[in-house]
Amino acid sequence: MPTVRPVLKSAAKASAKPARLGARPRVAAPAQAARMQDVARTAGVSLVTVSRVVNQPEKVAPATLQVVRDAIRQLRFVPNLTAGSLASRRSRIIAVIVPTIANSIFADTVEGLSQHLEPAGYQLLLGQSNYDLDEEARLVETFLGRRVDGLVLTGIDHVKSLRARLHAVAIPVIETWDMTHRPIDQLVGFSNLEAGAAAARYLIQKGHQYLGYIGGTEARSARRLEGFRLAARLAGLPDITAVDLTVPSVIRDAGQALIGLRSQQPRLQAIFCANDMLAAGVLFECQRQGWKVPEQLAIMGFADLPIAAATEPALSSVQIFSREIGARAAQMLLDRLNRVAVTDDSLDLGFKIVERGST
Amino acid sequence: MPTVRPVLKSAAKASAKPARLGARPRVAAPAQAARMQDVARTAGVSLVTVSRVVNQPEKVAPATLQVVRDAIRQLRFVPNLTAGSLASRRSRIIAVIVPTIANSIFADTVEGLSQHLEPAGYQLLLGQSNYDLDEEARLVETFLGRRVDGLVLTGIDHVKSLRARLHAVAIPVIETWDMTHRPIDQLVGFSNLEAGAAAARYLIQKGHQYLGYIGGTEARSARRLEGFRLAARLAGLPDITAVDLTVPSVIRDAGQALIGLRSQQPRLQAIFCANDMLAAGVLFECQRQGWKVPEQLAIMGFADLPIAAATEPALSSVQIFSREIGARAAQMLLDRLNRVAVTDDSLDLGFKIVERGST
DNA sequence: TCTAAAAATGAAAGCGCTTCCATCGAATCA
DNA sequence: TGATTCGATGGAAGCGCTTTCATTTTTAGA
Repeated sequence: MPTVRPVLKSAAKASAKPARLGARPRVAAPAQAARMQDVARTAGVSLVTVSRVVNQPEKVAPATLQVVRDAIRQLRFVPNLTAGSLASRRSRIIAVIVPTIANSIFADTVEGLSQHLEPAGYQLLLGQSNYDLDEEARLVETFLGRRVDGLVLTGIDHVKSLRARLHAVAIPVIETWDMTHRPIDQLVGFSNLEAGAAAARYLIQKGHQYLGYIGGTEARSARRLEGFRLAARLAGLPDITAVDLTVPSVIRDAGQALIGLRSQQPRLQAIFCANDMLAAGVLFECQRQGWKVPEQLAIMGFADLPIAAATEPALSSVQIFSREIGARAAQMLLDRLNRVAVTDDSLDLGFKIVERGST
Repeated sequence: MPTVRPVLKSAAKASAKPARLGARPRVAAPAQAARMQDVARTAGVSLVTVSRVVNQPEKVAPATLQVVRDAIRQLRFVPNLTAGSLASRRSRIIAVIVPTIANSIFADTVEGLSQHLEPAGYQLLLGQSNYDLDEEARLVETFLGRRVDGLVLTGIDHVKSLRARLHAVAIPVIETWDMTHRPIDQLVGFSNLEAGAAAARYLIQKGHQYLGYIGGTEARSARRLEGFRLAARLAGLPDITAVDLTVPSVIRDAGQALIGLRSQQPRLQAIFCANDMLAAGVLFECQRQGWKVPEQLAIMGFADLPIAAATEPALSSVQIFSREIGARAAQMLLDRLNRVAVTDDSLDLGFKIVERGST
């Protein structure tokens, strides 16, 4: 039995069913939305022509275009993108998975993505893994069920099966925020290992010997520590004293960590923090303790967040390009989706040591 | 002509078409994903039964369940949610529009939303309005095209037509981050006006008479200033000196603003900032200028971000419940979508004055 | 003016699911 | 024991679009 459908927006359906319990009549009668077929009838053309007006207007005669657009306006027609996705097998949705959105460094990347994807007609489906690789894998499955056109991941560490899984579905995948010689597909980021090493070399060149590190246990932070440690070892310095904070770490944790670090290594001269918030926390603790920065303790942050330039003394930091990562990832995706020839699998945006008063 | 479709995942299609220019063969052959029909055939049941196994397993006999689930695993079947959405007219997608995601206060709300929506099987489509109401309206249209099941908006100020538009489509809409007696649909937030007034009353009670304000021009910030000003006037104090920063404001702007404020009103005793980042910026500027806080200048922030408790002296602030806003908005949406009886249109989560060393 | 090519339009067949309704055998009831 | 109900399953009809491919109308070419 074909569905009896009123010519358009009739109240027939709405009145046929009594209001269901719990569903408050808080809104106007749910008038049926106009479909392409309705527009076609009103404009006196076929459904296909309406579809063309929406998607490839250049293929429609100017006069027809006018008539159809009037009908669209008159009926307040909004194309059903779900139906379009099903028919075309392109969802125009990009999924992005970040450890957490409540951390401005990843938020900047998401903002960069969004700002470049939206104008191109793509929407962002957002997932949070809470720094959990299994959760990440679960999110990927869900997003694949939505048949997303592309996927942006944070980091290069994933559950083992993910690589094969993503190769099988053959959608563009961009990993971000780190470097590897063997990306799943494409990559845009910087080397956390090198960044950590550069921070160490900078502090060593400043004359410091007893170095400390405060950071989270998550993979990228750990890789920075690895680089930091490596460079110190190469320079023949005593081993790094490090404190691991559980993610997500907040600024308050840094004060405690500093105290712990000093008790482990009383000769501590300089501290490298996994991000500027932690560095600021260390700075504030020094102010409380009356330790002079940088004379008694040099502090170096990471990410070059706005706060780094604002404190007194301002925080030296390793500048990275969080928003740019998102912007370039978006561009890579669009290139792939538009079948533009791909030149590079990996894009290293690098980092920059920013020297300020705290070192 | 019916589409010739290989029984399953055959390479027939993949090999039929030559690789298209620009589409690098960077991934394995795009094997066709298994459909419900494929699973049904493998399991020896009908398509409907597979659908039931996926969506309402309790309606399927245990033995059948087992067979079908084996087939699903064997074929690596991932249900196409786009097709499901079209057929069921429920997308299981919730759209959220924030001014910007690169601002931890909204990011917390998004995180709260995500954490409650994901376990319930809903995904988050994220949009950024850049503090622009027209952009917001445009995003709403796009999201309606996706037939989202619900919508979360930031703020209570929208383009004029939005209210009617949303009533017409009859989906649950939650406005957040402010209060009004006339929400579009439902509301969860706090009164920015009251929060501003409370901050003023607190500072006045502390004995300050010459009050200043530093904040953005956006609606909610403006409403806090309005309340701040109102309470000062009621107390018979001299008018508030205010500096409007353009959004998005960063911490560095605060230092400049402070200097400007002091030159306008040399007797300035206390400053209320639109958020804790700005307050921290003011504090750092005071440190640079050698002004004692709170003796020479009291500083009050807003939002009670982690940084407020960390600085030296720590920043007094107005605590709000950003993540909770997201969590409650999610709960409201789920209640509506599950047709649970709705008790309240508006939820006022309030705020709390947090007294610390800076005042 | 006639023909070939190009532009504009339409008919039909799905995309991969869910929903409604019908069917059938087994369990329940009087 | 026959009538009734219930649980389990399947058939068929869409959901609202896009994509071929065929047809008609224009335009260009000679």
